[in-house]
Amino acid sequence: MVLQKRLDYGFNGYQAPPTPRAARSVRRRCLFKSKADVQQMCAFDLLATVAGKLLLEGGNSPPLLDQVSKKEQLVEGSDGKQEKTENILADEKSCDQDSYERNFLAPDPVTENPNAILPHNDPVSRPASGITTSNCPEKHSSAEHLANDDCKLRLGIFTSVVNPDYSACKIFANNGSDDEIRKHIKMESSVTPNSSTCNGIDLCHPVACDKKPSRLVNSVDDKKLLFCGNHSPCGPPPVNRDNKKLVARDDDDNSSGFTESQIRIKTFRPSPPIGDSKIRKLLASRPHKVAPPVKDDGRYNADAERCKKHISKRSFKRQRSPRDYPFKKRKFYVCSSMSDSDEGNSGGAIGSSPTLSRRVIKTQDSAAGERASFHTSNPQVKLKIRSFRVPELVIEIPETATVGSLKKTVMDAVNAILGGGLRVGVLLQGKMIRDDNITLSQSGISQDKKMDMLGFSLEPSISQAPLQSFPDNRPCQLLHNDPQPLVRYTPATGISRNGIQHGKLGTPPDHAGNDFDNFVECDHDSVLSPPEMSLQKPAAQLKAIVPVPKMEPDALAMVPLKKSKRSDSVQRRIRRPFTVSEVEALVQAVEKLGTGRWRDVKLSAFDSAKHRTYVDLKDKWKTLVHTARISPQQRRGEPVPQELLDRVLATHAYWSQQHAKQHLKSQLDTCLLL
DNA sequence: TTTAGGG
DNA sequence: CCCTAAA
Repeated sequence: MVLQKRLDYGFNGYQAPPTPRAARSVRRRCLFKSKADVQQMCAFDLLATVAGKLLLEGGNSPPLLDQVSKKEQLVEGSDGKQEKTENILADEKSCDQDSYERNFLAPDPVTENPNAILPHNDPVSRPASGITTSNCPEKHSSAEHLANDDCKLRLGIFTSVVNPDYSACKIFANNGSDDEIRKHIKMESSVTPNSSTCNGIDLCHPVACDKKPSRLVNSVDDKKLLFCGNHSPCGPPPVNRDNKKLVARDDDDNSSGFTESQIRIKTFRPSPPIGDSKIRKLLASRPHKVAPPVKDDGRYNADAERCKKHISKRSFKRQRSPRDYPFKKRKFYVCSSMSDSDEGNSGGAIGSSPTLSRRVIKTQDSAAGERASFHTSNPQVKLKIRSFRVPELVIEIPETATVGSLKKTVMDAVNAILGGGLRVGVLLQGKMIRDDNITLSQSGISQDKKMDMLGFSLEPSISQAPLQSFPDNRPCQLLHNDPQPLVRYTPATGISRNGIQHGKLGTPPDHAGNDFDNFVECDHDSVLSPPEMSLQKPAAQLKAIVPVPKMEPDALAMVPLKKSKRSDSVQRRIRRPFTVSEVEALVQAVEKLGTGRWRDVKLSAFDSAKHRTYVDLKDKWKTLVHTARISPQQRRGEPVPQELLDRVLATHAYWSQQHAKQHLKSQLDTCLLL
């Protein structure tokens, strides 16, 4: 059977040491109402693990355990809470009701009752991005506090506002025990004394990370919790609503018993079995939000809904084509800072909501003389990165495999990705900003300008020596000391383009797309940024190569499914309507050369028009023919002289006839030969 | 790379 | 215009 699924991985997860317990803890934050949900997410459990320690983020909060307990309670009574959640969602304009119905299976407990779980007002639980709070507390409104609180739950990047240059995050991958590979991801950040006292920092601290969780875990260990390895701003996994009616439970690795049907995600189209003995699983990367936003204004849900909607629309095939994940669309999700109202309508800009946590980081540029410039000519841009998305993965695993092995497999795949090379891309309004030399303001990123969509994306790194190349003094480093054979990694254009395609490619890159465009969800703080705040490109550089454990024929197999086709750089070309004169030239050329010779037409009539490709000409001709056939009232755009349209029809008819004749002739010839 | 088509 | 499958 084939199992396809998208996996989200909160970048913040990097700081989470992935002990199963931690994962569990995380899960508790993401509740799924249906068993199906849980089952689906099962594979992501490990991811959750990776992301683990989410709760740690709240480590400083004394009532953490209590919170957990409360959460559990919430879980049990989740049904009763759903309504509330829905109401909240209903307020979100951009929330697609339908998609909600279909996908919003797992009300976010936090959303449902934020207060019950997170101490919004608890100063101690301030944002991981303590920087934000600590540096300019007075700047934050209560709303921001909430956001900050949320931040602490998910933030994975800690950057000192004061010493941005220091910040660095590292991911340590340790080959764990048999069944579990534990990835210890730590975020290291140099912070100023003040910021170091922030929760986020503490949480990041290795010690904090390693110990608090267990404690936490113990308290909830035997509780049955809805598995949620994939709760993110993008919401629950794309599960079919029909499947949800169970109580999700993911006690442990032993909680197997998943049958094929159970595992299957309806949303995914079961593809022709690869082999009965194998389960093919596709892990998609969806922002894995370890800790749901604390916002109670419903925005979070709105985002989630959008994501869900997006996801739900996908049809999964055995091997999804890039089309399933149009990069263009996806990249919009990366991040969005536009107003809520705008958000919903921007082509799938479900990315983020301003209400979420903020990761404030500084750019190198602004690092120097920042304070001095503040309030003057060099306003700071504040933004946050909500999460990075993990590349899509395809995993094949025998049905007889244990859940534990499945988890391990997924974990391995994730680790492989994390250990791979990634670089960061910056997108503004969905477009990649490739020029690294222009200033933020030049690129349109400014504090006073409402950044509609500022996003970050992770894309295959060009660098083969990722760990060594941190040209930009990138704050994040991903380390993994578990080199594995490269297997079945199917890089897409992005990688291959960079010549970084290593390892055996066992499967076709069906995701020419950009699943690999893990991106960062970020939010731009529309509020004037405090002096200390600035923008920094959160970067995570990984090897471009994704080492995947080599597998025996029948062994677990995982395939990081796709990479970015053209990374994020793929910008849709600007629309350049044909002018009448161009149409004229086109018609003339086609009259002469005929249809089907677009290259010649191009060379003949548009040789100098660099932006007009033969495909464009072909498309234009197609539309011209269509236009000519419809009534003038139905036509749009710059009117094309009827005379030209007539010629188009005549020419089209003529050449169609010619082609038909040619075809007949060839057929005749064939017959004669036979 | 081109062509042909669907999206 | 984009994206692909085919050629």
